[in-house]
Amino acid sequence: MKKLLFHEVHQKSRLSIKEVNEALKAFGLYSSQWSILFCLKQFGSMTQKEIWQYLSVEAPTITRTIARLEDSGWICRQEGKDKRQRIVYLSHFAEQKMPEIEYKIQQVERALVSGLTDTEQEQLLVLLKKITATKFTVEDGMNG
Amino acid sequence: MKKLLFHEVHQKSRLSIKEVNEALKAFGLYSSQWSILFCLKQFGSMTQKEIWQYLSVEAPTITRTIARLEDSGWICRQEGKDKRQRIVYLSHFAEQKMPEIEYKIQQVERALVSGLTDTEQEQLLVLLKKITATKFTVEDGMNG
DNA sequence: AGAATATACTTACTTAGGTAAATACTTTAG
DNA sequence: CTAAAGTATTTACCTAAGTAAGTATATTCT
Repeated sequence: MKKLLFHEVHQKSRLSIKEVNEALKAFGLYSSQWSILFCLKQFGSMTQKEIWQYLSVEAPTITRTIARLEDSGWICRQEGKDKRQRIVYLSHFAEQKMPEIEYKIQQVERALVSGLTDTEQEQLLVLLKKITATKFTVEDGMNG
Repeated sequence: MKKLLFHEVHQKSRLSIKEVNEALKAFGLYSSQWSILFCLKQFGSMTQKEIWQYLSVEAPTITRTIARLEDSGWICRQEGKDKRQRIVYLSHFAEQKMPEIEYKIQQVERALVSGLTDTEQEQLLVLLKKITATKFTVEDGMNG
């Protein structure tokens, strides 16, 4: 019944995204947009590559989300010294709004894990990190 | 740093979907299609409502995925006694292919959790289940 | 029986994420 | 210095999942 594990991971992922989206509605933001803003708050200006590497998503995903954030005035972009790069940073408006948004997100996230003790939360994180993609051949898998 | 927890859940969810999709490529299937086939294998014929309730997704998501599975010949649908309902079941072709697909999926899932002991896998499942959506008011959240 | 309500599913539209291929700029090799 | 290879981003197209609203059938209430 290991199927249940991934089913559960998937469901909790969707659940938390749903809750975060609900909380962000008031700001006109979505969860994935938030994750980029959070990233820029931490690291200051970044290239798009730095963003997608940090968030472990593909480049085109960042292109799209960044475009929306730029259109709605949350971030600014400028050309890098390397003209292929586009350097991204928070707009003044975003800088001002961040504390309020962060507070709201913290509330939601606390609510989601309110059934777990601090220790359990740490354990959960540790266990999740042990899930990894491994090179896997048909031959390797035959002995089970 | 509780942010990390949801980030991790989200990432592992994407990772496992990616791996499962890769494994299903040979069958011309995608992970969410597989989850419906798996469901039908377990329960036999089901209404679409039963499927989306079991998988905890919204009805329109199932409508789309079911439509694709029907087009590609994996499932059949027939009208229920209640004419609003559509009863879904595996095609003969799907019935035949299921064991092979299940075996492949099991390989992938085993590989993903190969870094965890059986006990850790159980623990992980227990901890994940403790993540829940809770009614949450601004007032409730102020004391923290 | 007929009107109002509820239910099952669908349609239209949105964000999120993936792959493959194109574009534009940089670096490297000859 | 120019051709080839590499890199950063974008475009095009696919599945997945959500919300809101529409349609068709069932049920309920007067």
